[in-house]
Amino acid sequence: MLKPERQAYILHQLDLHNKVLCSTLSEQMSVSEDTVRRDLQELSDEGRLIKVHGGALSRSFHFMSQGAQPVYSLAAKRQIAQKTAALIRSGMVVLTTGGTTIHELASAIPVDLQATFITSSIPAALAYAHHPSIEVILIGDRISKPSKMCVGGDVISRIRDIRADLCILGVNGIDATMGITDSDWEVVQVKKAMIEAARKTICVSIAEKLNSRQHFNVCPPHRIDVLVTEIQHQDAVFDPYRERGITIL
Amino acid sequence: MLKPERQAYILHQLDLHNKVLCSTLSEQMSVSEDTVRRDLQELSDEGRLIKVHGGALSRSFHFMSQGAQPVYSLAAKRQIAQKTAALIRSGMVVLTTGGTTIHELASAIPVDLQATFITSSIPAALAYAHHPSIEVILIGDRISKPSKMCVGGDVISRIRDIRADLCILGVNGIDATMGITDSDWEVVQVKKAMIEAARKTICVSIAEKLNSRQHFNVCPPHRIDVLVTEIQHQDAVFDPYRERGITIL
DNA sequence: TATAAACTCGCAGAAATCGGCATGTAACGC
DNA sequence: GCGTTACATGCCGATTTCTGCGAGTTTATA
Repeated sequence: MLKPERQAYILHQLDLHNKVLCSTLSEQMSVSEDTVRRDLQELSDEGRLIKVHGGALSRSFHFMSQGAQPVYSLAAKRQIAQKTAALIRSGMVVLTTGGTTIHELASAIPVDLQATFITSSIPAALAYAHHPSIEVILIGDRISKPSKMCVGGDVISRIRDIRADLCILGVNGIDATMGITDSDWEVVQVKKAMIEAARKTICVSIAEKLNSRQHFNVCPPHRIDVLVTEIQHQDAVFDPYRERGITIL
Repeated sequence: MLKPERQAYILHQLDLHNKVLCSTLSEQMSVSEDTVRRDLQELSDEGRLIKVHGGALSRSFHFMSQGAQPVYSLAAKRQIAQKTAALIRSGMVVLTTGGTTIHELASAIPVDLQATFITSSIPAALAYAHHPSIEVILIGDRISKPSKMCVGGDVISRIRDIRADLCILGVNGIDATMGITDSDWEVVQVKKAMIEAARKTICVSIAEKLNSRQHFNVCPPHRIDVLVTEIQHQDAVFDPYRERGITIL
């Protein structure tokens, strides 16, 4: 059996069964398992199937399983959460946005810490509410459905009445020239108000989002006090940020 | 069965049933429970499900409601939700509390209905936010952790500024003499304010809660306009309620 | 508080994978 | 024809991954 013939056969089997095993294919086509593996590897590189330990799965099948996508780069976000949690002291009043990184932060807060967390993000509020000792205040208003967050003039004016110690921002885009940017106008308004209302602004982001820009500007780089990512703070990518006075963790 | 295949299967089962057991999965997939546990652990690390003693829960499910237990007497609550949804007209402004019955109500609202729902319960707000066309307003304040609801003076004073068409109350206890009663002082304050702010009060409850009392009084029976339960409205248990001018559905 | 079920941890065998190497085959230019 | 080159294939040893098992511990629940 020739190589293209084999690969066609493999794809055909995958169409039929959604799954193939190295061992079976090797037997059916009378070639060594190494050859089958190489074929699968090639097809996988071309993106025509998903190679897994022991065989391969069809792409369509794999998409089915991805109904609810997993939290993206969860491990990185846990690291960020650890570093960020260390900055929070008992008695502080903390303003925070939402986002999956923030969600991890809620679990990373030491159980004996007593602090007040204020947010307008519903998932974030729920996450903080699991903590035994921290007080959670949700700033309510109209709900922006995609972001599951309260937005509107009422949120803004209430935030303006607050003098918080920290503002912890999950960001969409961050860049040494533009600073923080985001894609949703109403969310931007809330984030701006939060930054204004806090003594110190901490920005949490996975490294992948560094040096990316969205449509709307939230704040210039000099308004950011601390930037927390999952990578080592000595890394050279941070140089332009450091030059603008941002502390890297 | 290959590992990713198993994990896809698990997630699929979770989508279907919101809950899976190690033992069941082990049998269905013909692998040891240890293997199932390892799969669940991995998926849990990726944040794709919530692992619990004996099995796992779907993330979405866990997010909305608090516990592992399937919603108590779900079928009854669905019926109640259907009856209640029929009372809501397009354009109405509706004040609602939280609770699992209310959660079902959110799914029972016709997709083309346009209305404004105002609540201080976080799970309720999230549930309503799934609806495509209704506007959701969450009244924020300090979060009462057990009830996942915002409570406090701020909530009360904001509710007083509202003139709603309906107030839909999920209740803890209801009784023809005392009216509605509840066990949490702060929640009671919010419910009282909601009743005052609405033209009409609808009370939803499973029949099991009829004729039960809690510690604090929310409102006397004559302030209730409609009582919705899962049983036939002709039933004799309702006689004392009808005598006090309550419409039974 | 007692008891069964579920869990954790480490281990070991089996299977799969990886990287390198040797052989075989076909095409190509001289 | 002959040597060269490129590619395909199979094989081998080292390594990794997967899985089930057993012992000891924790958890749920009556």
